[in-house]
Amino acid sequence: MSITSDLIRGHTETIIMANLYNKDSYGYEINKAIQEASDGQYELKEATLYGAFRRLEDNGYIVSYWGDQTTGARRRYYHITDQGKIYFETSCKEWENAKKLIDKLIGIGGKGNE
Amino acid sequence: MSITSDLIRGHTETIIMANLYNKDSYGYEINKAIQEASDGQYELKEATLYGAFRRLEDNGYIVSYWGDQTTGARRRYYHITDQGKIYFETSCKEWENAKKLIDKLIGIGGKGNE
DNA sequence: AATATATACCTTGACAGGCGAGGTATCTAC
DNA sequence: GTAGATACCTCGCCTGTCAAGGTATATATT
Repeated sequence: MSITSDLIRGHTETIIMANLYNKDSYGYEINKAIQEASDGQYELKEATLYGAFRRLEDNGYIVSYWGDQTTGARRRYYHITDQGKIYFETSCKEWENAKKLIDKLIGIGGKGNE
Repeated sequence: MSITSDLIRGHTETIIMANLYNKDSYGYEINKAIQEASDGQYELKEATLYGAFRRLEDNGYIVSYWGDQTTGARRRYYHITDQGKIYFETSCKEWENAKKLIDKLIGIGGKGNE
């Protein structure tokens, strides 16, 4: 875990939504996917993850249902709504914008541009 | 103000440090510089700004002194320390790393890469 | 039979950063 | 005399994160 969560804060929901865009998934699986994609650099803490699900569902961006596992632990699956897709796409644009802005603001007086 | 502060959270200190890297400055001036650089998209709230100064000074990354204005409102100037320069440079590297990671995580299942 | 590990979910309480709202003081322009 | 710009500061709330705790099922080990 080498990324401080303050740098990811604000992207948690977007990252989750990315995992739900093309297929339904569940908490444990999403978190594993994030860990793998980041080569172990980052993982969501469970309390953070489930808190985010709660917010996303309250806002109508996802809906949930119980999987019909006949064996193993039960899974709560999440499905992205149309509103959720729009929210994700908007978030992506905001990220592109924020990225440029932060780059610029950090470059303001940075090393070697006196 | 079109950038939500959650996307900037975690970068506040780095942005301030960028403004202090090459010259001493003071709160009001730094905030104006940020507003201009972002074309009005972003500004630090005063409570946020002064809170960050406090943390940075407590951690030894900056030192402060009163300017000797003979006219106008008094200014508290901040000066970056050697430790502060290292902190800034480290933060920049972390940002480069986080940027790549977030790009990857948001791209996981995003639109059109089934 | 007991223990450990992996899967899978959930909640509570504390903490830290950001911010709204309030305050003080100086100077300029109308 | 009062409005606006400059310039600083603080209190208390809100929100997202996290450590720590809990529940339950299945498999592998001892």
